[in-house]
Amino acid sequence: MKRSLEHIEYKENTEALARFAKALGHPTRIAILKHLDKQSCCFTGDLVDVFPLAQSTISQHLKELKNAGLIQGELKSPKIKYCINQENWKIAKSLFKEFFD
Amino acid sequence: MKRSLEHIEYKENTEALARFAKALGHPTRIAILKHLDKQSCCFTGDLVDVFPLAQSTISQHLKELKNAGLIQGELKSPKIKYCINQENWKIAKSLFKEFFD
DNA sequence: TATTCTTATCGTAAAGATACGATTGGTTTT
DNA sequence: AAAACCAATCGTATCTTTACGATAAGAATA
Repeated sequence: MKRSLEHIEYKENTEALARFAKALGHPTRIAILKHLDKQSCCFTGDLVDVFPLAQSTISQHLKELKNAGLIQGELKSPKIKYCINQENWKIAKSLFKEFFD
Repeated sequence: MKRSLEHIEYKENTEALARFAKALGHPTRIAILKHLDKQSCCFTGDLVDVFPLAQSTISQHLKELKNAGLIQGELKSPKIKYCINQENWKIAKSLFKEFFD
């Protein structure tokens, strides 16, 4: 991608909202979050059983959701328990709500 | 991208929501929609003046928003007037609302 | 008819996203 | 200590996205 030399300045909420939206921009990640919301929490292995995708692919999607702040992982040896990050979830929720009026 | 041979089946709303989210997944497109919402409608040229991006780049973002169904264009010769697609906007709004509870 | 105005599209380049298998790293169990 | 288990990361291939300038297409104006 040929980038503009100058960094475009958006209003603060604009970039935050776009970041959340981008993380939600893949059906697998939406499905993971729905699953997480229903189960409250779950392990990576559970998702590998649910989706016809390689373990590494699931892991990659989880990483993106984590980077966006929408989920968080907690070591429950030998597994990792993933849950919704409630704090950021609220922020995302309010940003979308505000955006759509 | 090496694709799975099989097409993954998601629930209907999952794909629809991901499609909307993907369209919102860029700060410029969020900013365009905010501008469109405030102004009610606008022309391509207005946006070119507002953002430090090439005309062709703006046009490409508008195309994506149009493909996602979030906006619609109307020929007002010699310009094109873009507005929010209220019908689909409502659908997107309700999908996000339902998703976040 | 020629010119101008406005926007879409084409061609292209660089970066990012998505998928996989294989490997690694850290725990737990044997 | 060895084996087994779970998940992250690495390396790789391919497709998509984002950006630009240049060109084309359409209608209005001179």
